[in-house]
Amino acid sequence: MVGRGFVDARGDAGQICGMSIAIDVVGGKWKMHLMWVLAEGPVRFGQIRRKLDGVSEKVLAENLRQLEASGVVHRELYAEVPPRVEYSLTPLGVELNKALAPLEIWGDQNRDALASRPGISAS
Amino acid sequence: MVGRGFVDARGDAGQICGMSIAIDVVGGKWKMHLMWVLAEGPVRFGQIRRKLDGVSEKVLAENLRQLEASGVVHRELYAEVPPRVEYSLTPLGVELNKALAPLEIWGDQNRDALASRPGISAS
DNA sequence: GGGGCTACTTACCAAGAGGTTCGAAATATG
DNA sequence: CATATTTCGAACCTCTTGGTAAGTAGCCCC
Repeated sequence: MVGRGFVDARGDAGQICGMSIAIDVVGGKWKMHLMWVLAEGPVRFGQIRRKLDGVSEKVLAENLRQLEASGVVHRELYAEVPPRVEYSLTPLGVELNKALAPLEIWGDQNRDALASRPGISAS
Repeated sequence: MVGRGFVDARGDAGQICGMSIAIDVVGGKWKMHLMWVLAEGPVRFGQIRRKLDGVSEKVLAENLRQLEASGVVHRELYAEVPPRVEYSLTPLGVELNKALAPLEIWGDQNRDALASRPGISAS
């Protein structure tokens, strides 16, 4: 997990930065994108996998479980055959998504300025 | 870097998610905190290191260079002995920080709800 | 009976992010 | 002369993250 180990990062007030917590939740390669896909409503595992071209099933399942454990994603298992699982955002997840939006907008607006920079995949 | 490899993550519109770009810039263990520290004004290397208790000098220098390469941080070297280097935010960096704020607030507001969750360091 | 469907799980592997240690470079101080 | 200061660069190691490939579990269809 990306945000792990931020334990000692404190601001001037002496309390742990809220950012650390956010990164603990959505840090990693796919979690933010996952939140974005989930925002559209209940989605099935296979649907997500097709939307996020490039994720391996292992990592997708892992990340979904972690988001569920963090309380931002709800997992609903239907005991059918073949099995069906639907993922959706919890109220907390919806709030998180709202907080994520400005970052999305910033990246979008400065896409051109950043595209030429090294290490940025804005092709 | 955390956000690397988001190349194939596209939304319904078919364009690359602005989030990918943002993560390319501030992904990683320390970059977001770095931005937070830099927000207070020009800071010297040693000052940052003392604020972010736990960073190794190598990683701090690395991250600062990467933020500089991304255009969100300005690095001013004074040719003195011993050398003095001051870091500050560029206008782009200031904008990024604004976009980062809601995430910080979200983490802060839901600190208690998230503290009990596994893998979250909100002690 | 073989193959497909879904949503995983397990084992293994590679890449890279981060940490540790050492040293450079020039000057001031004891 | 030895030491301290400050900001790193280089070498080396470790641990985590993510990717690959295979297998699992029932039921359906041909």
